[in-house]
Amino acid sequence: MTASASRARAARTGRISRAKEAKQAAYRELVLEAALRLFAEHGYDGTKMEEVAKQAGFAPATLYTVFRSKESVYEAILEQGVWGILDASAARARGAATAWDSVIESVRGSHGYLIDHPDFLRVQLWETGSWAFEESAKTSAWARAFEGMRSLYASCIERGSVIGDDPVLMAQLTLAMQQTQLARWLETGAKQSKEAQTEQMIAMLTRTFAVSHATK
Amino acid sequence: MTASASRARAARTGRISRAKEAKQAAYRELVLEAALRLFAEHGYDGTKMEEVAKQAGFAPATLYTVFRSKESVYEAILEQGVWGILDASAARARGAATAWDSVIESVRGSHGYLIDHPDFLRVQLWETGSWAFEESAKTSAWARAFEGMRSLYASCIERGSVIGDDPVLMAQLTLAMQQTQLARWLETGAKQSKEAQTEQMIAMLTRTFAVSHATK
Amino acid sequence: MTASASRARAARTGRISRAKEAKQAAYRELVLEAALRLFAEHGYDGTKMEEVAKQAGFAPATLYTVFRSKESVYEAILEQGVWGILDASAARARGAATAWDSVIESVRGSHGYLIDHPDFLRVQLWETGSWAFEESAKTSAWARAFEGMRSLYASCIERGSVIGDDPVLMAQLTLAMQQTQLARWLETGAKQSKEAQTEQMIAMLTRTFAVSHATK
Amino acid sequence: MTASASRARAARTGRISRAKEAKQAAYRELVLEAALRLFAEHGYDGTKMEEVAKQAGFAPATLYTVFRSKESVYEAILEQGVWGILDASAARARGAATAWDSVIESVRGSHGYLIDHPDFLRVQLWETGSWAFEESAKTSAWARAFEGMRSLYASCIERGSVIGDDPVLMAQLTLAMQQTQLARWLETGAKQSKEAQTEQMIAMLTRTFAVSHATK
DNA sequence: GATGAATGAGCCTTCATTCAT
DNA sequence: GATGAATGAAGGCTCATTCAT
Repeated sequence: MTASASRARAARTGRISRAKEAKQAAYRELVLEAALRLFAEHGYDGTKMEEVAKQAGFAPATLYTVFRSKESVYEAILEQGVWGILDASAARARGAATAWDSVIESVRGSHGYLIDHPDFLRVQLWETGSWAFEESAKTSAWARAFEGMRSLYASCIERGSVIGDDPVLMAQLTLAMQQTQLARWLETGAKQSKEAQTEQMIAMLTRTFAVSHATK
Repeated sequence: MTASASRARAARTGRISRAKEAKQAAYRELVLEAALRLFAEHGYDGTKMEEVAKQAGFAPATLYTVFRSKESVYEAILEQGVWGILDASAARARGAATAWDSVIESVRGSHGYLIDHPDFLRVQLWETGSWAFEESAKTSAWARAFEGMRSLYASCIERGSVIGDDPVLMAQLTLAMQQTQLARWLETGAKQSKEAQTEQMIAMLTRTFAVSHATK
Repeated sequence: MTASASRARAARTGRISRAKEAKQAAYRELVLEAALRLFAEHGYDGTKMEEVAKQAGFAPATLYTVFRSKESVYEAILEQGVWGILDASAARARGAATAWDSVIESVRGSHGYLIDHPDFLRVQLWETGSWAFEESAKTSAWARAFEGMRSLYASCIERGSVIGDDPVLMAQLTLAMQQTQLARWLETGAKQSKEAQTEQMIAMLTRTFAVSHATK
Repeated sequence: MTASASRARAARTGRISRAKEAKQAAYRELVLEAALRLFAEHGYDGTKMEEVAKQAGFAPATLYTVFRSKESVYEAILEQGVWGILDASAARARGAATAWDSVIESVRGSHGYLIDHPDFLRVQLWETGSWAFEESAKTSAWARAFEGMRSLYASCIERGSVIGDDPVLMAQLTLAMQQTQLARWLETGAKQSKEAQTEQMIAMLTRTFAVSHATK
């Protein structure tokens, strides 16, 4: 085989491979969309793979060419949501002056994300129990979300701007409070405005954790 | 048959009946114990009746002589825990001077109960998702627990002693914060003392909801 | 051991044994009564041994001291009914002048028995299917009932007083027609008198099988 | 997409759909065949779905892709047989001059069908008991078969061409006599010819019910 | 001897997952 | 590569039958 032929084939393979990956990604997206909706509505055990496939527009077997298992679909959904939250948080927190401001802005970001993605919120609500105990694949995605919040709170603790000394707990509480408030928001028909929701959350969080409400 | 013989038999029957009931109760207890452990560890769908039976020391069929179905076992566990919480809360809240004090004391009570029954806490953690959406039989037992908290908060709102205007949300948030803090407590090895745990919770709750921390 | 002691013991044993047998018989009777009612109402598979025991006034285990199995209870019921029919038939047929008259009188007898024992009739109705094929214990009792009828019809055939040449079939048809007519009788509220019922049956049977209706 | 492509796809889809339906129908057929055999031999309760699946050449789950439940398989069998009988009866009865002739021809038709489908006959024999009492789903298919016979006999009664006044009873008797005769026919090895069988049945029926055997 | 509590074997049905096409 | 038909492995629950009392 000549070098040029080899190169050509590599390119072709590369192209094919890239096309393939693009398709796979598109498929994954369709599956995740359907699965998010269904997991939100019926929970993990209440969701059937056949239904996921159908709603995604595939045959079950096709679904299994892009996802290894039911759990891996679920994991991917968690992953996706977590990244969404992290991105939204990071975007807002970028210009924050203090550590506490970073927390506030992060929560603003994540709150906004969850309001915009109520199905993901609902999936989270089914999941709450797994937070602390289960080491299953289902929950591994959460580690990263916590880590961001945790390190932010750790800074706050260092600077003495918050009450409390366990950054992990504070991060978990923050998420729990967010989820609860948003769950209630859904429950009451999602009528309150996104901004009002968010500011109410921030106010509560400030009362709960910030050292002084008057001064930063 | 003489009167005395009749009386003797009645007494015997009474004793037998009481003995039978006692045994049934003991069996229920054994089943609930095993089921609580397993539901705590694996959740509702992840728990197998055969395993519950085995861990309770029975054959599957025996279990079905004291419980009608898997769901009824689960309901009984929820019921038991809810009553435990309500009792503990009521006991502490009895002498409370103000509505807000009642909230505080109720939380002291329920916090204590959950610390003493970590498996029930874990069951609750699996269940969280159902709060907002499902009105299934599984969660019906929760209605009572919420109602107590809710009406307490409603009183607080009337009296202007708390920030916020949705007693349902406040009750939910209180539960969520409790569960989260206790989950973290379990996660870190349950080392902190019961009292320290509880007072930390109370302090946080006060910051989050009470109108003024200096004055009542 | 002396001869007299031996004799005494034998007598005692005999007495005990007879008493025991009497009790056993009484127990059997109670069980059969309950079982007949239940088998009549729910059929074989739909009847639960626990229910039979309860309605008989025993514990399940006691029932199993007088009957080996569910099937043996069922068999006994069939046996009992079959003997009842045979006795009633034989009593009537005793003075019959001709073979055909014997048939008629037999049917009069069995018809009367079935009318007087509608539960046994209903058990038979559940059973019809087993007539021809199953060699299970459940059906063995029927052999005798058929045999009586069969031999009667065989005589009729010999004497040329009936149409047809298969005495077994004629016996089976006779039973089937009886059961059907009586089932309808039950279905319509058992209002028609026993005599009218019986005579209607006899008339039909005569039309169906007898060579000449005018002469014997 | 061009019009021709669209058309082509529609055609293909149509073909595929038809192929799928054909396969489903074929599967149903295989299941019914196996189930008929097993129900005939062991009755409803004595037949295991796993065995039905195995004898049909499927895994249990496959069977449940074509039938909803055990009962629905049974119902389908009854339905199938009842329709077979009705068709066969109707085909023969079409040109009948009188009501009684219609009865005769109907019986000729159903007799022929049952002779050709002895397993269905045996299923019927298990079912007999349900005639009189149960209005369960299992027996609902029978209503149609009875109704045909009943209305035929009602006409005969109106016209005074039969002895008796209860068309329901007459229909039931007719079925019982048919089943009995055919059961005997099976019992004796199914040796007699179909025609002889049928004519013997007709002759008997005529003797049993027709007003005058000489004149119509 | 009578009991009734206890059981194990089994049945119907479901669903995540995988070949044959 | 996509399919969807096919499946095996469970899982909840029942009931005829039997020991321990």
